[in-house]
Amino acid sequence: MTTQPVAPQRVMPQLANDAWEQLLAAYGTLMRLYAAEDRWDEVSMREYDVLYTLSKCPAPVRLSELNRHVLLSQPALSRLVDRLAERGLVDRCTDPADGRGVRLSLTEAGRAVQQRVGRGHARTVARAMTAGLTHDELGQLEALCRKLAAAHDKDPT
Amino acid sequence: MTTQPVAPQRVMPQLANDAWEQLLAAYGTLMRLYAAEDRWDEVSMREYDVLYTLSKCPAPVRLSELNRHVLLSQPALSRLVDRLAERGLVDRCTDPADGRGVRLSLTEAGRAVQQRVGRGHARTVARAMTAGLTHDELGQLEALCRKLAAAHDKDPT
DNA sequence: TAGGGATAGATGCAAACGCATATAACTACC
DNA sequence: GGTAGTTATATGCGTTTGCATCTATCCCTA
Repeated sequence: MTTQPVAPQRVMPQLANDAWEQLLAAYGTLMRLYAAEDRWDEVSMREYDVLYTLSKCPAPVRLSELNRHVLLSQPALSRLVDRLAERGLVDRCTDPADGRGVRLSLTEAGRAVQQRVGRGHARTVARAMTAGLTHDELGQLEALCRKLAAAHDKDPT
Repeated sequence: MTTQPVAPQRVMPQLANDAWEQLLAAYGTLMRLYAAEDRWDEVSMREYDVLYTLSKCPAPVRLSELNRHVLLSQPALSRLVDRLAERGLVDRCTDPADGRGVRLSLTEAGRAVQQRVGRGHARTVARAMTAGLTHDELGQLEALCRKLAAAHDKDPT
């Protein structure tokens, strides 16, 4: 008996690595595309990321909480917020309930910048994503990514 | 007549932005997870990325070609390759066919490091991806990401 | 085959990063 | 209620990054 000729089915580990590789490739391709847009004079893409994250927070947030959503080391984020505060885009006040922590929120100017930049950027993102995927596919991609992240963001609430 | 109460169907632009946001979130979550692994003493994650990319190239590649796959500016990649060459992990020789360009390839030591680190990293990736998604879902994710990237990596071959 | 423009990669420099650690404030236990 | 340990953020410092620009080589045309 010879070995059975099996269908070309990848084993899980290989498939998982391939999926990650494609995720990474898509991320890289899109980031380059976004970076190439002539939109980051006022704020860099990372700064915008912070402004955007803050814009979604109904109440002031802690640095550590912000850090959960921004892919930067704690010191790097601390200083990035510094710069944004110096430029009057972010308000940073010490938490009255906990003297160690800070409460971060957008200033009026910060919100204005976020919205102005955000409008254009959102259009670019929409164009880029819809150029490659149909409506249904976008929904699937969103669901898959959400599920993937959720498996690790186990906040024990 | 009042406005029709429609099903809660997101319009394409919003859906596209949501999909991108989740892609970004998944990327961030996984990158953190990988970075947290105790594996990057010999080579940093970015250095590994370069070694891995080179390991997939059957023949020596140009810096500019490598740069297509590594999310770094050209000068940053040039210097990163510098460091890897100085450490004896990458071979860099001027292209005999084009005196401006360089031909990059892994040294024996470089290939060894890539394989050693890669084995462990691949296991981590596999665990992370399969923790959140089933076999079929991994296949879908891969296909969607590939299609998304392909829509922009239009190499006019 | 000489000159003008294009292309590949390297380098100067200031800005931003990560790691380690310092500082300040909270918490818990005795 | 004072001291030990923990947590939230800030700071010192060496490394790495991106932008602008430089150099060297190639290509194309006259």
